[in-house]
Amino acid sequence: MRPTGKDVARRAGVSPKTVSNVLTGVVSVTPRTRARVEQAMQELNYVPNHSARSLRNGRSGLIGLALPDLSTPYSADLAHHIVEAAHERGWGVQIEETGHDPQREVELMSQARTNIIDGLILNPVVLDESAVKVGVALPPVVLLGEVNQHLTDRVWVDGVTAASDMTKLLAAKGARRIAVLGATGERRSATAITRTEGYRAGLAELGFPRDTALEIVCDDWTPRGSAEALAAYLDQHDLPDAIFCFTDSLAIGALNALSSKGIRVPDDVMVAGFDDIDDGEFANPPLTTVSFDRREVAERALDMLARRIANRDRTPETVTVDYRIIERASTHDRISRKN
Amino acid sequence: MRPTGKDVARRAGVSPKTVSNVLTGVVSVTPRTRARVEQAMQELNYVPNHSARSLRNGRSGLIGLALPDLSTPYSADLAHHIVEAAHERGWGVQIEETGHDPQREVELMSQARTNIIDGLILNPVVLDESAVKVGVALPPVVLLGEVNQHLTDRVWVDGVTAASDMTKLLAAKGARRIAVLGATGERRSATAITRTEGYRAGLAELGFPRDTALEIVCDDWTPRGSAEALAAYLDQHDLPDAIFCFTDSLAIGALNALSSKGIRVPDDVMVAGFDDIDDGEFANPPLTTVSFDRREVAERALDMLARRIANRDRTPETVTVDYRIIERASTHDRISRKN
DNA sequence: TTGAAAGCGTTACCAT
DNA sequence: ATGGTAACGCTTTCAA
Repeated sequence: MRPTGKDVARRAGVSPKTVSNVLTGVVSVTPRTRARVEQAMQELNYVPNHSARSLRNGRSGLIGLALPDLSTPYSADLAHHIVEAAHERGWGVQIEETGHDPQREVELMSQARTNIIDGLILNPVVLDESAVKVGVALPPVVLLGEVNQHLTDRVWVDGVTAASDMTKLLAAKGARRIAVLGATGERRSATAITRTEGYRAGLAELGFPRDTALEIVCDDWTPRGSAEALAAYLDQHDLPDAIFCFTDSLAIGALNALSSKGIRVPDDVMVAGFDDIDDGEFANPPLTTVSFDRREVAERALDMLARRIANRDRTPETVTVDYRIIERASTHDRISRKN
Repeated sequence: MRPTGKDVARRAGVSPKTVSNVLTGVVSVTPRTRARVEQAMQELNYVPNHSARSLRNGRSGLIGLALPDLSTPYSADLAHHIVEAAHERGWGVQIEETGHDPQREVELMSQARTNIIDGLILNPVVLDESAVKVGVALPPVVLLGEVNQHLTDRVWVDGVTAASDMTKLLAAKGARRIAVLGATGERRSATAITRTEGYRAGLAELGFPRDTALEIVCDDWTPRGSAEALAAYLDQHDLPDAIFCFTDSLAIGALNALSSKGIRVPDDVMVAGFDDIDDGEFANPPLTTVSFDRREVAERALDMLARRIANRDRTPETVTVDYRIIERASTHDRISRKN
């Protein structure tokens, strides 16, 4: 049987409350008493019971992190930073996967699992304003990503402007027929919608015609899904001048499909991504992409969550994290490649 | 204030115990009573308090998953399957990162955080027999991967034989000078040691001389670390006929370094990986690799953990998960590429 | 089948 | 500065 605070108290010749005082450190304790208690803890190899503690003070020290799919390199890197940053703040992280299931998102938001976690960081796929409203009494939540709502705290990168910037960059590199890969079909992905919007805005600024045939639908945001979608597309359509993929994972799949068909990047077509994951930087050719600091996203999200937990009546805030476009070989024009 | 079981009981006109009976379902309850209680729960939007429940029955319904680095695609995919499989069994998963820190591994093993989690799945980097012995009273633990010990349950793939097989495959493809990339320097990685051992055994079987200059050290198992290590190596050494990278992430970095130097794969040098991650399948060229079913690893690990939690005195078991080598373009010889 | 009461291990309040 | 007591919300004896 594991020793309890009572056992420690008995051994140290004090009351259980004193043991608690030593542990929490909020009330002062005589150095002598403290020493005796700490020694008793050592001897008994005492570890406080977490459940009892959270029952008593209503805090578990655990936060939830809900992501669509942990196996995506982008999500994995995000999770890595959140786990790391949370650990530094003394928080544990429980991972939940929503598997692109809107129902699961609403479930997590509304109530489920409450009180095992003190708060939730949610990276939704489709969550819209209506879904947020469902949960009348929300647990402390911070939303991550390009979901369009303002009823909760959130951290995001301005995907509209970023997508517009990327579109204009590709045009500046000489592309006229610029396609996007990852447009949403049945899934209604908030991220896809945002980036498509930015792409269209970019085209409008450039005075380029909008051609919906250049918006390649692909709901499965994996290299496999992307390769299949692009291969099928190219069987029916002309090769565009550039393909702006809505994530690096999509871009990796695109590079694969193009290579299979003997199409050279960037000579025959330029390719760009979004997210700046490691495997994109080291792809062949390395990917031009939209980069942002995932560690900062993690820190800001945890800051907000901590404030929200402390005070649930705060006005919801939105934090916008900076991005920048990193140009790599996948979009080099002929002149710069001559160097 | 959140409603408690007592509130539900009052509203339904029953005792708290009856509410509990409805919830746990272990004692039979009159359909009429059950219906009344369930209605009361609905009306009050009742969610049982997790802390109280775990305090009472000594189970949290949470397991820990400790990995070196969640941002590695391999770890991410593993975590994905474990989270998914655990969810199906009604378990939550708390993620811990050991950051390649042996101290943190021992910490997790020995006692820390006990009783917030019912058990631990640990994918160690360096953990050896001695470290396991430290924890006299271990919590229920299942070890993942090629760590060399037999005092706890574990699930692994036979990396020795797999590495040997890969070495022989590369030889069969015509390679004579076969290098490995990812050999351990200061880190003493158990996985690196195992795979190096298999590589050497393969060479011995082939009657090839062992040349330690072909064992390229790289402790940082990321594409970046790999690209740097290989670039530096090639500045000082001749190009081998084949490079067997100890993970696909290393191989992706290797492809990048080779491409930067204008070295063609597989024409000038063959490259192979280990793990079969998506980004390797869609790399350019696609990677030959050692593949195994991560979902099965997850299921087996959870099976064992459940058994261990139920009975802590069982004899430790080892489960070996099958692997197979998948040949892709990164090792195609000239003849097969002619097809 | 249901109810009453005790207890899981911890911490807060109120004395001393 | 320390101790006693009660309470967090649930489940498990034991009785009815």
